[in-house]
Amino acid sequence: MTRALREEILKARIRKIALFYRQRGRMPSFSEICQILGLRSKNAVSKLIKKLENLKVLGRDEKGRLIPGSIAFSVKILGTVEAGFPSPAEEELADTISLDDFLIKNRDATFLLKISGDSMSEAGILPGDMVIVDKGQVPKSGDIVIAEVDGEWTIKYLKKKGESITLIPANPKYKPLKPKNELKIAGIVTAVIRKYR
Amino acid sequence: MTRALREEILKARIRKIALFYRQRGRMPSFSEICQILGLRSKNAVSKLIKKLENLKVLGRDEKGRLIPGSIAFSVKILGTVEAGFPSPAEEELADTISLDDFLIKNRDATFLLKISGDSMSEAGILPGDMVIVDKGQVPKSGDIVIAEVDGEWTIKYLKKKGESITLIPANPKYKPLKPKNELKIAGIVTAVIRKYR
DNA sequence: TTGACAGGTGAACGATTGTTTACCTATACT
DNA sequence: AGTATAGGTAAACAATCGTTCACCTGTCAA
Repeated sequence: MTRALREEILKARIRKIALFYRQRGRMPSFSEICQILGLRSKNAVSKLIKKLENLKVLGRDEKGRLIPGSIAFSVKILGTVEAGFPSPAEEELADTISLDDFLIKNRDATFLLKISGDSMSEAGILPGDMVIVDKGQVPKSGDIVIAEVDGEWTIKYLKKKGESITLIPANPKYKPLKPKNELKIAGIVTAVIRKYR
Repeated sequence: MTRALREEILKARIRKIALFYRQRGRMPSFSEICQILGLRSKNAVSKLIKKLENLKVLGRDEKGRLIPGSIAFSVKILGTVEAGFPSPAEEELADTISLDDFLIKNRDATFLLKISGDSMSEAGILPGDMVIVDKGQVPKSGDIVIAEVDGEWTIKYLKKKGESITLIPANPKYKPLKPKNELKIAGIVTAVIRKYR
């Protein structure tokens, strides 16, 4: 009874700290946490922080300064559609993730590209979709790549067979491309994003 | 000549500060910036920061503390595929965005859901894709929604016609659903994410 | 040639940081 | 009944924070 209540209070506090971090882009100081939570002593915060460290809700620098843990990760991950839709009560803070961290490995070598044209529509990449392109990875056979063939940039499946390389569109309306002169691969497509609203 | 050089140095510094922020989840202190950039005086940093504030690269709290500006946004946005692939030289810091901010409006009412089943495959939503669901918005006709019809959770197009509501799958293999008893709409699908690697 | 200025050094400043110690008060558990 | 223990107050602490002042040094334009 009281057990559950205490947990609820703790969660509410984590939410408030997380809100601060999301709004300001930085962790609050100890005295700021005092204000936020309505506490009067920084020692109370100190004890709270130790608990949250163990929970990996937040962490510390090498310099001992507060850094966000699971707080920074924002989107709750739930189950699959057919598996049944979880109720709000089942939601837990642990199963959250940042889309940035989820989709992007190497930030400096990654960018977004908007797709026009339907050459990959059979693969679920529609005109208007955004693709995340990583130019820091070595393309393998079967990857979807952004490539320049004979002076034109396209998005296609890459197929390697020994030394020969073929670019295959997912839409049968178009023909596979065998580059004659030059083939530059700008990067491989690591994810697709489509926004509805 | 020197002009371009100075700009290059400035950009390199911004990159270093941004790197710190991304790695640690917080802005560096003035003395830490000294270390990072190889400066000896905090005053040099102070002047630098003022410049970066004007450039909106970073900003300040109400309490005067550093907060990230365009630094936090991480993914470069480039043009469309057919429009030609921009060269690295054209990349600019201004045209970057955070995927989180791009895809999520209301964090607390948003979550991720993994799709199993091919009922929406014709709409480019394949099995294994993740959808971003917002349960805080009012569904309109034409939206893709996560709904519970007669005890089962599904993802379908929503079609309103006067009072009657129909749920239409994108795959013609399945039939449109007219809910008999109850219809609960968990939320509308605001985006689709597919990860390849 | 001169002056203005951008960029940097070095040191001092009060304010704020997180830590620590001592003490208080309920609740939970033998 | 007695006693840990979790959670909080209050105050003192050195360390670090960001600001500011005086001063130095090249570069560019008049």
